[in-house]
Amino acid sequence: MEELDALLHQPLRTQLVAYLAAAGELTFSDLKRQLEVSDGNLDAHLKKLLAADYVAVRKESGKGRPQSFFVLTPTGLAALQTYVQRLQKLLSLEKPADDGVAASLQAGLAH
Amino acid sequence: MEELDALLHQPLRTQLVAYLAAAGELTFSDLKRQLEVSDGNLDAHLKKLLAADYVAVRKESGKGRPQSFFVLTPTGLAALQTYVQRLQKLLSLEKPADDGVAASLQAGLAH
DNA sequence: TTTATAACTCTGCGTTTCAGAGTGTCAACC
DNA sequence: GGTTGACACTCTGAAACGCAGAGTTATAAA
Repeated sequence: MEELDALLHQPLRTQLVAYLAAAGELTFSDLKRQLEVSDGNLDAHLKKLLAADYVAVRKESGKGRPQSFFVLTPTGLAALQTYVQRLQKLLSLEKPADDGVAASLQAGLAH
Repeated sequence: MEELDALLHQPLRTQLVAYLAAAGELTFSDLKRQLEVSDGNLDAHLKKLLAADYVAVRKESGKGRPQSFFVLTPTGLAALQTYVQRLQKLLSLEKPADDGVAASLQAGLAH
């Protein structure tokens, strides 16, 4: 069984990583606003992604308020690519043929 | 923010529901074999899906060993459809254009 | 200098996830 | 026809997770 990366397959983290992949670099506050989560919660999820080397931080201080900029690492990007591929395969998103879930979904809509 | 259904966005349950959508009806043992999980774990996840009315059971006993057949309910199917749509939107699976995650993923692959 | 606000970080509690032990049912063998 | 074994679940408790809010530091405004 091809498993889905548990680190990525979690509501908040999937969105977080998707935003990072799309935006390139975001601050703690950017993410907080986008995801609409509490500080503590966001911090906890970022820590996990940092620990796994899926994202990296660049901290700026001195001029203006201290800020942390978060980016996807090559490791994180690779993990996301694998994750998306497995999702596509599992949910048959790439081909709505007769044998996939997509077909069943369409059949369901037909009711 | 459009949230991802926490009930569906969990490694085991996403796969479980995807299999049900594809197969139509599966027994406890079918699922156990497919997902490679312990009995207790599978039972717990099925209970959640039952409680949410995402799946339904049909129990057979008398002839042969007692068996439970699990199916997606209309509610579960609808939830899965919504879930897949949001995933597609979030990960831009439907259009690998310049502005989505898919574009970043391709850029990442180009290294 | 006090007040306010942004940017984090830490703590602790409720929930979730999980494996393994337990229960019940049937089939096969002796 | 009793015993053994295997399948089909179900229950229990512990570990990990997810979360909100309190706490901390740093800057800006009044």
